[in-house]
Amino acid sequence: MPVLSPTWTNERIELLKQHFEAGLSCREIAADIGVSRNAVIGKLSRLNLTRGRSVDERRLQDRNQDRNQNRPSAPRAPKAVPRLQFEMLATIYGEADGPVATGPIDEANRCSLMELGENRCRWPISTPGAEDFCFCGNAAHDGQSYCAGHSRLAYRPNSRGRVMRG
DNA sequence: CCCTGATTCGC
DNA sequence: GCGAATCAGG
Repeated sequence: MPVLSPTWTNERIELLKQHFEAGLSCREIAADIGVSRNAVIGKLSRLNLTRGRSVDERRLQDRNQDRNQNRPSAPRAPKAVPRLQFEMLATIYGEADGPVATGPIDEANRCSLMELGENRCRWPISTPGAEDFCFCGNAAHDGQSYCAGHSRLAYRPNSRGRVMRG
């Protein structure tokens, strides 16, 4: 079927149930299937697959169903999709740029401050003051304070401005 | 403040 | 029936 809008097909519902039972949140399910979070919830509700009838108090609204909220007066033009962990999830899910691939940094060369040499990575491990506080200790390029992996982390071209500049 | 869950209403 | 909007809670 080239065209048509197969809203909720059997497979779609299968995935929905699978992910739902898998313990994934509606946001994840929605992102995975490719629909909106409300769509997933709506379908689940329709299928009576709601995860427990939590908050019965929601019933209370039954009496407060006033339409006094006045909604047509709300110019919600910028319907920006919620952002946050979703970005992280999306990043590690598919559009991985590669920062995660930088992960495998040797932590077998950890050493204390005294053991730190001229060409040793000075990336702090753990929290300063902790018993096991130490440094990366990997081979650092000349002039650099960190090894290749940690240098990349230190020079994250992201966020506002540069972090660790100097 | 943001996010998640569930219900209700319009199409 | 589907999905957005809305409400409610953490």
